[in-house]
Amino acid sequence: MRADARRNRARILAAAEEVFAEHGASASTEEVAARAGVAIGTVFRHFPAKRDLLAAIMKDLRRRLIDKAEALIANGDPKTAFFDYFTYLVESSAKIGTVVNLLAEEGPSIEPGEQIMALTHAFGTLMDAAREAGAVRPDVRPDEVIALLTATTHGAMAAGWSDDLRRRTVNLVLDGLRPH
Amino acid sequence: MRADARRNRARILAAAEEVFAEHGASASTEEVAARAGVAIGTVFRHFPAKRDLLAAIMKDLRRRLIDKAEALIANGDPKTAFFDYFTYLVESSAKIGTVVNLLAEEGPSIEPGEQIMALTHAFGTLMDAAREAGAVRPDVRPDEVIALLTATTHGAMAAGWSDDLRRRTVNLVLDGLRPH
DNA sequence: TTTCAACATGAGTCGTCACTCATCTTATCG
DNA sequence: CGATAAGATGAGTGACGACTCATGTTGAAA
Repeated sequence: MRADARRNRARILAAAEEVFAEHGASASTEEVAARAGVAIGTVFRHFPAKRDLLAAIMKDLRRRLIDKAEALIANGDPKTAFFDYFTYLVESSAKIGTVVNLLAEEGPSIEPGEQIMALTHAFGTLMDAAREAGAVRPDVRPDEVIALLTATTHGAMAAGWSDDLRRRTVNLVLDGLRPH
Repeated sequence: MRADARRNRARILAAAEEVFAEHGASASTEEVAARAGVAIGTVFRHFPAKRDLLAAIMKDLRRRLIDKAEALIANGDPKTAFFDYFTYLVESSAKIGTVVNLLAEEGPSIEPGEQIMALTHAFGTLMDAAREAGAVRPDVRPDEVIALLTATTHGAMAAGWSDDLRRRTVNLVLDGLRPH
């Protein structure tokens, strides 16, 4: 792969992440090209279809989220790591936007495979640890918590909550997960 | 207004509610026309722009939701009415779909006015009653609960939760609102 | 430096969708 | 019954967005 090609690919990915974060996945490929400073054809050379571009962004993002989870599993306090991660995920979504379609595989549905499983597994591990440390209600199931997570994420994005409201709402959700 | 015109208007509204519920607000006006059994021109005669059609649906829906809230205020048990209403709103959204953009005024933003205020007020009344009956934590604020509501609604829709998962998740949210 | 495959370019194609309008149809009123 | 205005029709228009391709440019191997 030529050097300029690699550089352009990176630029396009960065631009796409910004543009899709700002205007949602319906933003035009042309705007991505403009933001990246390349012609429209170049975008389609690197990503033959728009969904490929979205898929690439998602993949990068999942990678980051998995890394973060594994770091917390390795180094975090079991009592708080789960809550920190939940908060981190919502905060990321508030910034990155496209994140929303992550744990649910929807959207331009691609590769429901390995990474999703790794992510779900890491999330479960953090949750189990918190439960064993007595920080989470023993009767909540992981799918419910993931549902809560996607809901909070969707909500934070779709209705443009203020930073303050988002924080308070997330805390309220997390509070509901603690033992009474 | 001629009789056939009134009939067509009603048909279009019903068709639009179905179509937008199934395919989201991005469904084409042409499909609404087809489902209603009228030509495309007829739809635009009654609703000069697509957003007018969406607005009309929203207005009907808000009317129903307000009525339901007022019925619960008048006849319900203060301890449970709030929770029933919250559940009802999420269930409605699961069926009706377009509901999502309701309490947040977003989407085809029209008339953030009277009805929204009535809805917010009714919701607040139910919540206050529940709090005074000792059924809701005294430290949660209405805006947080509305945020939770929109989040749950968005989540239930966007990721297609099963009926069972939706019920469990809503119960988990509501449980978090009860005093410890 | 030469050479050429890889790459970039952007005007153009095709499909879709909101919306229009000239023409035809019909409910309703006297 | 007419007469007619209100209403219905659906082919057509313009804008937009994903994607293509003929042509021009350049990194890097020899």
